[in-house]
Amino acid sequence: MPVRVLLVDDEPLVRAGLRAVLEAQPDIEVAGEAADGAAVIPLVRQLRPDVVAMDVRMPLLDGIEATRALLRTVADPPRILVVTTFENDEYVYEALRAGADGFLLKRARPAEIVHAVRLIAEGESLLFPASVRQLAAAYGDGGGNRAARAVLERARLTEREGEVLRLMARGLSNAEIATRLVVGTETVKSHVSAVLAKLGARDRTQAVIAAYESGFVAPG
Amino acid sequence: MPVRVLLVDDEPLVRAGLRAVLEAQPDIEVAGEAADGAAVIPLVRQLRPDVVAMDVRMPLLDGIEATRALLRTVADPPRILVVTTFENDEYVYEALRAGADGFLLKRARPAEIVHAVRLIAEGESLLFPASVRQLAAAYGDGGGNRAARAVLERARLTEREGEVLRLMARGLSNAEIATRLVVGTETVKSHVSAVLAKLGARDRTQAVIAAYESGFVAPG
DNA sequence: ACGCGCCTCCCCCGGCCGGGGGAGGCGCTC
DNA sequence: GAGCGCCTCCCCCGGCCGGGGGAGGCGCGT
Repeated sequence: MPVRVLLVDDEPLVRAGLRAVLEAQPDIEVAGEAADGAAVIPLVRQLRPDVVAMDVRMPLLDGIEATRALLRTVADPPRILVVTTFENDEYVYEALRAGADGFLLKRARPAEIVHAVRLIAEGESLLFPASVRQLAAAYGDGGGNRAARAVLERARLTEREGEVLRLMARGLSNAEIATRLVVGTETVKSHVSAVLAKLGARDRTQAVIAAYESGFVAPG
Repeated sequence: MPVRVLLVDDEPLVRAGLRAVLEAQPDIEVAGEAADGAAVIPLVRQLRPDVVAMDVRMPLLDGIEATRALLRTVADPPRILVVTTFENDEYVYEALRAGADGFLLKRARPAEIVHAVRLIAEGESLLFPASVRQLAAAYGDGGGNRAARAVLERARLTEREGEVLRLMARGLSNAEIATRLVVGTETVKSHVSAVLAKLGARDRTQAVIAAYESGFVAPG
């Protein structure tokens, strides 16, 4: 049985592009389309798609609100893949916090888009797609600080949050980080929470994975 | 103030080697030596070293028991760096579980040894030293399965445990792993515990770090 | 037939974690 | 001086996590 996808985007061009890319796959099927968030819920009830590919910025009801509404009101809701134009879109993080399962850049290559839909359908989270690493690689002057700084800026991490993430990626607990930075554990918790939110990570393990995958920290 | 180190090894040659390497550093000082685990506790009380570099296999009282005894009986105990000959030494994992802060191979390069002592003294854990990655690199036929398998064998992870570690490294929770593998969460917890023990990791975050650092999983 | 390793599942429990919500101080800019 | 971002700290709380200890089944090799 194929993966059934509902496309939600206010631009017909984008919908057509996604449809063309996805329907070229034998195991993926476009179940329907919607032009704004308000139309999503009834359509989901009617079509029962496996995955909703949803734009963030839309009229009437944006992707964040639509995600929240979906998860709140629909029983056994579909998986939600958030689609965005800008990799720096703060709305994306909000959407992920609202319960979306992954995000995808519109300028991603077709193979990446297909891959993303399959992964999401399988129940994977897709918080750190290839595009993030590409950003780091674009600064690839032998690795080093520039890539890390770029990722840091990309996620809008503050300096302190970057420090905390680095220590998380060394395996330290909140208490140990607090000792190291000579602050209270509550302070560390605040920073950790901010890092999790900005990276779209659910817990510190996912944050550390993001740190490695983005090149913010490197093995070796 | 320099880092003060107590050397514990039954072989005088090893002690001499460690002493030579460490005393070449201006910020490291060898506070004393012991030839077996039984002599450690009184010496620690007397000398109050910052770090104990302790062999695992020793007569009278081995490194594991000596570590346990130290942490149980001495107030404000020193940090413990376990020294071993074989990277496959199961005793090492026992020592780490007993509370040691890191391990080091005797055949490590001097710079690595010095580095290890400094890190331990700073309060870092050192569970996955460079030697582990070197093992992976030794199989460096473009990365891939052989290195991962080598690390897996090195840590004596079973196939199932390797699977679980891979899923942990993708950010899945125990419940999610259970769903994926179609087993109960208790089963997953058992595997996770085994992985943590074998890697000498304290929590899943450290296990994931180990997975990246060893090349068991790779970014990208 | 027995031991052994592995996979599976169970109970109890303490603790760290992460969410929510709030608040004060500091330096900067407008 | 008012706003704003950042860092700092606080409380409450539910939940996942990890430790300890145990147990049964299965295949394998001796």
